[in-house]
Amino acid sequence: MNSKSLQSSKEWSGDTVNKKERAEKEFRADFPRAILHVDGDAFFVACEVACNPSLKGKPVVTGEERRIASAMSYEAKALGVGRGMPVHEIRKLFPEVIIIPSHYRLYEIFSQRMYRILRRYTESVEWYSIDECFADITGLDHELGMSYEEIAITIQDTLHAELGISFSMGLSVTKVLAKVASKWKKPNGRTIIPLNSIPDYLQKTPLGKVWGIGPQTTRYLQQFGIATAQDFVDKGEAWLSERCAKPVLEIWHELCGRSLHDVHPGKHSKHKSLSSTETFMPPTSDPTFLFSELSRHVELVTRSARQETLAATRVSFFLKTRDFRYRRVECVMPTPTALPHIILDAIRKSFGSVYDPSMMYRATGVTLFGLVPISHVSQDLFSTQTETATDSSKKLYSTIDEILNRFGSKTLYLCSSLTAFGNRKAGRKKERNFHLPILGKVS
DNA sequence: TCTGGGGTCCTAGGACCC
DNA sequence: TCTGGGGTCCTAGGACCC
Repeated sequence: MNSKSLQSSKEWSGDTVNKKERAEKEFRADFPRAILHVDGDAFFVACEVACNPSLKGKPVVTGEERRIASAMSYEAKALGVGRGMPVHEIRKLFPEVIIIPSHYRLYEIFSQRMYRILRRYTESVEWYSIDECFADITGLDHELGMSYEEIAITIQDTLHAELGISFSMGLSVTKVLAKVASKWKKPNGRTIIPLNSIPDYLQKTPLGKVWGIGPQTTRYLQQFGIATAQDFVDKGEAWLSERCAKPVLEIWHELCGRSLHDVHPGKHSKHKSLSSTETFMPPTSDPTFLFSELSRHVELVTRSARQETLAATRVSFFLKTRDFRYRRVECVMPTPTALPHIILDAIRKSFGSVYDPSMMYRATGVTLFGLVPISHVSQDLFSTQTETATDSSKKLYSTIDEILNRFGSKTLYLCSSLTAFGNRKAGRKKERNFHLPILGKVS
């Protein structure tokens, strides 16, 4: 008999401790912390199906507008459709698959509702992505008079009932283990990993499936015979700290059941950067076209910034060569801005320093960073004029934003974006087909 | 797998300073 | 002549995630 069961039998012999209370106590000892991970099942497609039940049970893929699969239903997955698979390939291999464009605004609405439901149970909900979150429910069992499992079931059922889409749940003692748990059984699964069951799961988890361990680290550690998450744990801290960086070591602690990563509640924190990039075919060295692409990215990304009431203090842009090399330049803005023509002026000045006419380019992109809330942007305090050029630009762009919101993002664009937004020369860019309900197929 | 797009965090190493 | 030592700030790029 080990010391733990000895202690239990002592308790059992006492009159004051009944069986139920003791069971509860032992259960909590297995949950020094109780962290829930909630993960939407084929979320984008599930939202589409919830709005259009005729899609239910069918192989459905979203991402038509990007020409690659962004999400697929389990029926499509079963056929062999994978993430990132080109749409033309799916059409060729699986003609029965229904391919639809993504509707991010719709997914955003479902996401907000999902977070609202979670917050009914605890304020300690961390935004992780549009369809994934963490919740720290430590102690909630006591408060609600339910076991942790009962709480997980209740939340899962509520999400399903109110949103019409299913979620998989993982409950464990750390965030990394909660992620392992939620992936264990999908869709609509629920997996609970208390402290003493960790090895059972880690033995069956390939290291590369652990959150934060990517292909590089997996390949590196495989050399040492590490195949499963349990092999990784068994190597010990000293061995790993000599060979791996801090993030990997933190994962090790989390897999051991020691929680290092807190659940950070509150709203989804503001963006640290915003970017827009796109690859085009075939590669080109045409500076007019390249600048036009950059101009379009600036328009898109500044619009996102304005929607989030953010302004950039720094901007970077890149040209990506045919052989996947980046030429990147950073521009520091004199004052934080979300106005495209100001950023475009800065890019125009640096364009020559990255552009090499002898190179062929395949992609461009623009990133805004050093973002600050727009309300903090100084209002031209030292200006003597009552209305500055910046003020009138702001008015202009708030009007433009209204038009774009009402009539669609392709209604208006800067003249410098014309080549990119408007009449693309044939062959410059793959032509897109639009399926419009009334007009049918439109090129 | 002939490699899409939007993010975050970490780290090595250079620049600069005393 | 083997070129002090240490701190901070910044950037490019790697790795990872959905």
